[in-house]
Amino acid sequence: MGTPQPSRQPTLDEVAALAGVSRSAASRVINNAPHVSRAKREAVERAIAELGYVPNPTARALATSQVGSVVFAMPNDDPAAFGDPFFAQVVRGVSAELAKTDLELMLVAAPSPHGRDRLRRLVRARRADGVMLMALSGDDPLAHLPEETGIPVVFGGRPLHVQPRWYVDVDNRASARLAVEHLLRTGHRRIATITGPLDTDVATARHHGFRDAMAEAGLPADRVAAGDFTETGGAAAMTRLLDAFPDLDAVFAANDDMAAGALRVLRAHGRDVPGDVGVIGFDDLPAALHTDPQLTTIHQPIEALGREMARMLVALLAGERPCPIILPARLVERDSVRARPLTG
Amino acid sequence: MGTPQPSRQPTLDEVAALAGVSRSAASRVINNAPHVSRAKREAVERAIAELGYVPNPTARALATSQVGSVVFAMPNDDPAAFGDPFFAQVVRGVSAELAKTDLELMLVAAPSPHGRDRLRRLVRARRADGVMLMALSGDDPLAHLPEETGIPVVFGGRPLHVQPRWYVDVDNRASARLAVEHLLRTGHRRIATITGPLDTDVATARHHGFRDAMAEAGLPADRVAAGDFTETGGAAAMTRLLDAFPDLDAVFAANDDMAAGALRVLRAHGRDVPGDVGVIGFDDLPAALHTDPQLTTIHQPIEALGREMARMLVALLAGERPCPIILPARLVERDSVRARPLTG
DNA sequence: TGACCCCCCGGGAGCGCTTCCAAATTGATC
DNA sequence: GATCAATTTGGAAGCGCTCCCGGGGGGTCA
Repeated sequence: MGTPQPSRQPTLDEVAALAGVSRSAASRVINNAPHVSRAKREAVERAIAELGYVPNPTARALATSQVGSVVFAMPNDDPAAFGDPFFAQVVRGVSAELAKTDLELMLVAAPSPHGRDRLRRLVRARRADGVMLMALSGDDPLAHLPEETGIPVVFGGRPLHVQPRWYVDVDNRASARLAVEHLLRTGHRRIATITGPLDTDVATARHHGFRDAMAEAGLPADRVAAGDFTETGGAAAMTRLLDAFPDLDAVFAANDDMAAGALRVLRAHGRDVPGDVGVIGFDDLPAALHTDPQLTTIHQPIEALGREMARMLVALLAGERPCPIILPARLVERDSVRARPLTG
Repeated sequence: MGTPQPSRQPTLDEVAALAGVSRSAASRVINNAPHVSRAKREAVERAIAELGYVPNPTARALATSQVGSVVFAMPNDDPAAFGDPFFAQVVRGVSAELAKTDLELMLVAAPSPHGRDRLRRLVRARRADGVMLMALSGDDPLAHLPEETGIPVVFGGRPLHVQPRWYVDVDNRASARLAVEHLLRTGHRRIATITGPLDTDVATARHHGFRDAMAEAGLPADRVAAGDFTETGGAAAMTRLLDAFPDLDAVFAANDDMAAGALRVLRAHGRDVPGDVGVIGFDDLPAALHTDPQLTTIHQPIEALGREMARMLVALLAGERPCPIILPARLVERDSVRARPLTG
């Protein structure tokens, strides 16, 4: 509260003067550093309260060369990236974790080359102390941001060909395997998969998981169609699968959107889900509840992903050297897979 | 390009030294201020290129007391605010406009009291030069941010009881009227409305538009149920309407989500849309294409809203005194309204 | 009582930039 | 060729903070 400060905020000097101490002492109180007597500390605190003093972050940044904010970059090709519920959840986690610190969060969308330049400029000018970067596809040049700029960068997911020093990821391979194993366990044998774009790590990892499970079961893993993580792409891929492998009895889609597309096409072709064909997705976004039937899928800890990214970055800024984190995912059984009698 | 700067960025002094001019001159070149000879200007530019110099925004901020970034705040109660396609579009517009300047955009979610405090602290500490604030409901204390802090604030939509100095809004009243007039023109007479929460300006304005049109047509405007802008709320309201006014032949829902809810309930009650009942929504979000039948609705220029907010804030920061802006919306005819024969 | 240490304290030098101001230069004019 | 205005120039004072450092002041131990 205090009286409203019409234009000029009080400065540390004014606080010091009012408290009758040196500026250094006042500074120590604010940063609660040691070596200040109880009496002076209290005097300063009183002065701060009376003046309604708020430290000027800019001045502090100049003196410490730490700006006190971090950026979360969304290099999504999808122009609607901001509306993407996946990102929304990640950001929520990031935000929650950062709220515990006094770091400010800057969200920047860097979908276009132009946006990427903007991000790069931002980082070069050190307008942020650190960066969180989401899953880059293929040979995105942004993957080299850490070396280029020397700024701490935490990746969410891994770029395809670069092994970043610091990242948080979901165990896509093992989780995909989990999904396929569920299909196997429930008696499916002629299992197909709809992959994501294979120039991303997520998609290839999930595809590997599919192959792992099939190999272990001694089954062929050649019923494959590539999608692009969209509903439409999933539908198209499903159409091709149905065409090439009319006998399939289950499909593992590398994400929920594609699974939804597959569901649509299966119904259009008169295949009952889960009666004739079992379908399993990946992500467990809210949309998975709105398909008909409700989608059995792999639940990713998306918010936790964001939280861990933020936590890792904070650790990094504090000079620690955290380890990469691989988050587990789990199966969520709903209605698109049902146990079926074993047939040849 | 240039050689990679391992840790320390070059400073203005170094540029000046290399160019053989004073720091003041170098500064003038950078801010392309007048009073620099052609020769020196070029020398400085060469030095900048050679050193790969990037001005330090923090230092500049301290000297000018302008930090060079603005914040867009989303005081949405919906915890999934970030995923909201409406906000996504606004942000896209803001972002596009700001890309023309060298202002940085900070997105802050301020749904909780805690988040609001964070925003307030941010502003008090002058970590931003200006604020864009979206539609506040009821008596949100954030509505007084401008007076409290003296910082330039542009509103998107208007708070209910406060007339802000600077805002961009859609002409909700006139547009709602447009919607209802369309219903009238197509031969509907027993028209009901599902309003939004009436502690918001949007909702009351759209309700007024409904009443305007009905009054003009000499029809009663008493078929009213309040919703909350959600699909579920819309469905509940529709149920109540059907109960109280079984003879209704059309409904104007104050947004698309509620219209979707209404559609669902109407179908469940065996009413054909548009055959028995015409339904019209408001917003024209992407979801309006995914209802069955596709929704006739009012298209809001959402991205333009964001663009204009940003443009206005930029003008404000440049010391201009822009006028509030009211954006027009337009009717989009799809399949949920059909011309019907006039009956008593 | 003197030597030594540990705290507390304030002075002051930055951090990298903008900007005022007075001095120096230029050029045009009589 | 001298005078005056217009332009260009660099010195220096900040912006508000952090943090190093050296100077006391009080305690402890021989």
